[in-house]
Amino acid sequence: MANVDGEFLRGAGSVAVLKLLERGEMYGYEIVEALERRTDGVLAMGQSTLYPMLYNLESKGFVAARWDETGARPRKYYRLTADGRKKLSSDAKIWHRLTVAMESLGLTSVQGVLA
Amino acid sequence: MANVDGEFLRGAGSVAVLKLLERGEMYGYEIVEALERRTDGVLAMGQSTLYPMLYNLESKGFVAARWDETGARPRKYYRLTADGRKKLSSDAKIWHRLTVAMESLGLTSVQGVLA
DNA sequence: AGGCATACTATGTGCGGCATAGTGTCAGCG
DNA sequence: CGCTGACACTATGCCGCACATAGTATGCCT
Repeated sequence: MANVDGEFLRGAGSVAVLKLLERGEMYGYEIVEALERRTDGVLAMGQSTLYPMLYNLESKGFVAARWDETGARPRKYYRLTADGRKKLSSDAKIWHRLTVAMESLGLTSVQGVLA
Repeated sequence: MANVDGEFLRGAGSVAVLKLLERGEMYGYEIVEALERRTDGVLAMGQSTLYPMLYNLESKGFVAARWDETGARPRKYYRLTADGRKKLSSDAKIWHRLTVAMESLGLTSVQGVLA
């Protein structure tokens, strides 16, 4: 991970990916770039993080893949499965609860971090 | 982990502990209970998670320990070191950036999670 | 023609979270 | 007055994720 640097997104990474796929299918390289762009580099994970994650999500049935050979380069498009949607919904709740818990400890102080 | 169940707090756990220790020294068992109570069970980590974490933080110089034998039971009090404060400050920023990034993906939607 | 961006695959390592297990003490209850 | 359970810490080991590294191959730009 680039900016978040470390252990902070053990689960955060995969939720982010599932969330991206909620809108429609994407291929690996595209996901890496979208995460980088849309989170201002914070969730910029490398390919070496994303691809194994995708394989993992696929093996668990949360995403499904489809090869597209029509374009210039072969691309493997991933989409959310029904189980993936459930997983996303469940994980989003967990994420929310976690942020609430952290806030109750005084973390994520909205100001004071603006250095 | 109890409620947050899974991989969501790779770093979150230790930040939470550091944050607790910011107020003053605490012993292990007390930390477990404080986390459980103050986060409504969300960050309820067991002893098997906390103690190794404390050893880890101690080995890195972020916390320091002191034995107190005066009470009924011997207690090992942990306190934040100067480095620990720096670490906490740094991690809090990272945590904040992470939540911002997740929000920008549409996660932590304040409503819609109230199911 | 060569280098860079694109796009995916493969392999291996380190470490954090956690389960399990074990030690000992103190307090309350019958 | 012995038992049970809450208190408090230590020790060991597994598993899976994040990540580094490396390798393959194609298309585009200059």
